[in-house]
Amino acid sequence: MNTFKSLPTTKPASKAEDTGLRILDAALTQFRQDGFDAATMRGIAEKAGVATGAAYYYYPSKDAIVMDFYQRSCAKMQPKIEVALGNAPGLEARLRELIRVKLNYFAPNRGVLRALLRKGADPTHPLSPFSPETKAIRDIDIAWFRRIITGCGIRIPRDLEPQLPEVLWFFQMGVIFFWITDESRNQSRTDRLLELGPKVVTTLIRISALPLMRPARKTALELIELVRGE
Amino acid sequence: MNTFKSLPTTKPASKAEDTGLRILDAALTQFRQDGFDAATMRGIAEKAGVATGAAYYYYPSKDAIVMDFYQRSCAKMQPKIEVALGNAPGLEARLRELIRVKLNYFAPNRGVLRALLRKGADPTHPLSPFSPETKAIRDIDIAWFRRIITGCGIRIPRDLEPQLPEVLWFFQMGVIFFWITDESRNQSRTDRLLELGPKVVTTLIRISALPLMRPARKTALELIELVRGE
DNA sequence: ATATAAATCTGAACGCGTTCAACAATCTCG
DNA sequence: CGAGATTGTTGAACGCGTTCAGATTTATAT
Repeated sequence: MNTFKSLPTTKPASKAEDTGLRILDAALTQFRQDGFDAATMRGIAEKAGVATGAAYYYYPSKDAIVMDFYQRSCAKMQPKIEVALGNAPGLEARLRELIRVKLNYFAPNRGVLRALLRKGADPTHPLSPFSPETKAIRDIDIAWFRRIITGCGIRIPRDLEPQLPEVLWFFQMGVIFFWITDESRNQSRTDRLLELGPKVVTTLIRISALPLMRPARKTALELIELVRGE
Repeated sequence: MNTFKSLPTTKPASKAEDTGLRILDAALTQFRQDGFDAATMRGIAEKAGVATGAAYYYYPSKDAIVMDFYQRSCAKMQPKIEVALGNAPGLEARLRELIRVKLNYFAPNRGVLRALLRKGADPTHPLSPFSPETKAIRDIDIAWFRRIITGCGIRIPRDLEPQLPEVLWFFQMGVIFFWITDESRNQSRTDRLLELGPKVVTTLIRISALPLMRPARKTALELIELVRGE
């Protein structure tokens, strides 16, 4: 039928690969349109032009589609983060820009991300940002925060330094959480949070470095280590 | 059949009321035994000796059963909290005891609570501790924290005082969250968290009251007000 | 006691995510 | 080329939470 069938436009994608992408694409379209819950696997499969069961050959579950989206997103975000950090001086600005890049990137799929973080409460759930399944992504994320604090203008206490990247990652998670549930016009409240949050975090780090604060910092560190795991 | 049918043992519970309680009881038993997800409405109804649909005459959904359990628990916990607070001197101890009462009370139903807080990520969800549906319970909870800070040994900054109860409530939520996902033996990590957490919180409040900290506190307060909602 | 209304209960049915035996297409290698 | 293995695809079926039209029991009023 198609005389151009052997003309590779971008990639000589195999038929199977193509089917998988069509399913992913159909799913994301449906998620955006109807929301995660209202979208059905039958509908997604139909839109992708396959039988219901076929979707399960490519994705073990409906959740797994969201997971795949999340992984691909993180990969594609790396260069954007690189750029954003280059233009930002100091810890506060870097923190803000790092998070802003993510929110901007996810913006068209806020609903999809909501579905993902809905399960986030349960670290047992594979989709949770705390689950073993998401560890690879989490580690990449945390590495960015480690990079942010090295060579920023602020003196980081020695004992705090190893814990700080994960703490900042946790803060970032909080902001994302706030964002996906922010129903204010244009998510203006999130804008404000991006102003205030990094400022407060930076100030807290500064305060924690004060000699007077040493005992309090030690106790807080114990708490952080406890929550992080043994 | 039953010659004692008009002999009220505890309460002259109407037949309907009795059926409702039987369903609740059957459900909680199943939840504890198989977990929330594995327990089925059909199984619960059967165990309660009614048809599947009957459960839906008393509870609009499976989640609603957990909600009812949560509400009843909170009501029954009030006197226990009263007692616990009476024996605890100072903010730190009171904070610790208040939370400990709740964990102790919920201990046999940790799995049920897990099911409840699993949905907590989504403030849209009725079962979320942040949802409008749970506001009544939340307000009662927060009132306890308001009581805790009045007349405790610590000077609370004027501007912080109105926000503090909700902040402490949030801290409590964090501890509960930690607890339901704590898989250490006898939840020993939670024990440690109960040691450290209230100590850190109390220290932070003390620090925030320092004259030097006024500007930082003001910024942090802005953040708190933003997150609390407008 | 009887008729009418209200409360309580039933079980089949619906749509969902998911599974699976069977089938078709494609690839592998003699 | 062609037989066997591998990969991809189908659609019916399962168990789930939930719904609902109707049956049954209980309360109320005459």
